[in-house]
Amino acid sequence: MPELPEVETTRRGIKPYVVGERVERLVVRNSSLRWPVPQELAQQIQGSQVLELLRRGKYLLFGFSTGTMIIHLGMSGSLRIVPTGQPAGKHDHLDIGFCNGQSLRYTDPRRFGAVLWIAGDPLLHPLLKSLGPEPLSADFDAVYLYQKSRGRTGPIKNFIMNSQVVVGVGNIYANEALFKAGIRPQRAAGKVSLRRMELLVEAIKQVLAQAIEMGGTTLRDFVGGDGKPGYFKQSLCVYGRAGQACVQCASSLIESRLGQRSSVYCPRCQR
DNA sequence: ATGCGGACCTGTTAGC
DNA sequence: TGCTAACAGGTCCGCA
Repeated sequence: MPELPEVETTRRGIKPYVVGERVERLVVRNSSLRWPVPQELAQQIQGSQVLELLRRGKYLLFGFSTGTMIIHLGMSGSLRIVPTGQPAGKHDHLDIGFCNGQSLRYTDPRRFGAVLWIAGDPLLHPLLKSLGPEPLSADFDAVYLYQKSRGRTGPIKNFIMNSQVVVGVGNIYANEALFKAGIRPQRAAGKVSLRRMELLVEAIKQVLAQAIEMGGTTLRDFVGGDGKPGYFKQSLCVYGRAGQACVQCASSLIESRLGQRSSVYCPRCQR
């Protein structure tokens, strides 16, 4: 589920139920996520109030007065508000129970996600400190991307999916943005012109912003209960459409693999 | 420094 | 219908 728009949608969805609430009890049913859930997390957050809920890349930052709980949803993670005491399913690995009788429940079948704790500035955490700019911020522009890419021989798709270059561009939106920009995924990053980087930056911003907007429409469902998103499906131009007709020129879309991820592109519109 | 492949783990789907 | 293999929204790590 979680690309950046999903994470942002999650943040907006749970924020009203979380910020200002005091943690009564942390329940960890399965600590073995990507990294073990820190032993000290319970004592750090129990009795404390969530002061803010921020996002950096795909990391959610729960600010307490003594530090920050960092949550990453990995490939299959999700967060929901449930009544405290609601029976836990197989993959409901942890609950943060608030004094108001509601709990924030972390679910993650594949357990690629993470729940971490850092005292002090979360942006100094090893996982966060060398992240690239936020894609929707003014820091992320064509000149930056162009300069950063000079000398890079790897595919442009891998380049924009590299979180040290820019955060939050996952496989789906990398494919979509490259299509909108008319750039072939396997083209060497260092060989993309400034002019085309402008198109690419605009495409990334547009595609992410639009997805967040559409995610917003599912907010109510999401917090309310089952929350299976499907919002982006209808507006995808290339992802998941290999062999089908290009929406612009009707050529048959081609699928290839870069790294171990599937890439879909139009052989005519993307060069 | 950069780039690549492997690893983590489970559920769903495609194919025989 | 049932079994097996391939694949899935992420990203860290070790090695060349």
